[in-house]
Amino acid sequence: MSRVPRADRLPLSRERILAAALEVLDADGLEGLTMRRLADTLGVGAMSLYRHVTDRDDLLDLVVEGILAETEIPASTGGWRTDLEAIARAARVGLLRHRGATVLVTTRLGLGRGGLAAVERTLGVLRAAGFDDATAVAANRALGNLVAGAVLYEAAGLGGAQGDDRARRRDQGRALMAALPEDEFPNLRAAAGAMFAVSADAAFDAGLAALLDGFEGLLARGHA
Amino acid sequence: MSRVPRADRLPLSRERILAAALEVLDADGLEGLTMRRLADTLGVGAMSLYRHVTDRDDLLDLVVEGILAETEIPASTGGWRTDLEAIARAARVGLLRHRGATVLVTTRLGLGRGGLAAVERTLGVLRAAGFDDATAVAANRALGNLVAGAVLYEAAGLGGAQGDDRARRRDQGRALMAALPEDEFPNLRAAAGAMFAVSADAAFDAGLAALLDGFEGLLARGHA
DNA sequence: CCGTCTTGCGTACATTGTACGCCTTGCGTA
DNA sequence: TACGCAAGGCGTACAATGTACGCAAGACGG
Repeated sequence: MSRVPRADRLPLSRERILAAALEVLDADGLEGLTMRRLADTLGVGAMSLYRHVTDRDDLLDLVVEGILAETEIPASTGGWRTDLEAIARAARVGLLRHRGATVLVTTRLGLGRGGLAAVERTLGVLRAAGFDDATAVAANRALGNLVAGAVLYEAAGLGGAQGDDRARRRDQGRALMAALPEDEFPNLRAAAGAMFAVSADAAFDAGLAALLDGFEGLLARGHA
Repeated sequence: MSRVPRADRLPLSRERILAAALEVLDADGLEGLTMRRLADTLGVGAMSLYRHVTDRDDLLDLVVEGILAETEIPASTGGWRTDLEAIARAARVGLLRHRGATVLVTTRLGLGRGGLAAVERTLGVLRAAGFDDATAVAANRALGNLVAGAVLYEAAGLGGAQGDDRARRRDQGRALMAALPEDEFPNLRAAAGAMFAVSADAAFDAGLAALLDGFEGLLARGHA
């Protein structure tokens, strides 16, 4: 059944591949995650990977599942609102741990166990709070979409691609902002300061709070 | 100065390239949009494209800008809330017109004029409604993130890749749902019906309404 | 000791983006 | 009218990538 590998080198496995993939991903971004590069990182031939992974696509699924597994959902604290806040924040932080993969995660959600666990928790909190199924589903989706959008935006905004682009894009953004015609984009110009001043955390929390306020109102008015 | 092309074939241009790119994109998805395929569609050699586009990346930027230009933002109707609703809905619908490009658009936002116009409008509505700059920025971001998340989710959910996958993924989703262990995912199981029953439009509108409710409360309480 | 199963791998190929340089075309100018 | 030239289309070529195929080496059961 279970073969024992040569003693001088521990055998390949999906786990080891996943770990190396995350490493490469964080270092070189999604485009840098090639089969050969990954194999090199593992000190292994490129084709060896295919014994444990059917496809590059399969590899990416593995990465997504790994990231989701890595982001743990906090336990309940009692209140539905604080629970949802905690879940959403944890999800955002967790997904931002591997910025190169945000596109993957937001694109391939809903397939494996990892995503389902978060949905299960969220639905559980909502239904326990008294939301009916339809509203709970909508609220869950809205929360997920908000997190997905935020994560994507933040990952891209700081330099979607690789390290160096980061500073470049930010400067580019500022310059572009300053170069906008005042008469055509007055509000952008006026709010530009606030735009760069607001921290990503604060902006996310504000949006999240507003959304939860909204659902709280629904519940209070019995429309849920 | 301006050369006249041969009469039998109108010359290449960014506009024509854009149109063809959208066509290919809608037909074959993002992965199907290769330089050669695009050139073929235009009845032209692959390298000819590079006279008008520096990169594939540049081409994708062109596509994004084209899609944004295509999605027109509705004019003001008077109320800030209905305005924001209209803008968000229009954005969602507009971006969903080319499902293969949702990843692009949500990833490359904030670069060109197209995205900025929507932000300008949104900020204008918010600031005119009495929101301070910081809150307006946060609200704009939340709205954008919600739209981005929804668009991505819907595009991926109906078959992120190409036509055939659509039915496959949906069936896969249902099957996966039914196969979930009852004791581990009770809420998912219970809400599964509602999950597939709720239309994407309704779900989006519900989330949007809740978010706007939240900001309305902020404004009413003077916290904006 | 021998088949056999597992797993790593070398080679090879199709597909992609794109650098380079040629060639045609039609204009402006002399 | 003739010339030269710039713009724009294109053929060839190459590097990088995903991956099919089949071989080889080791470990295990008999």
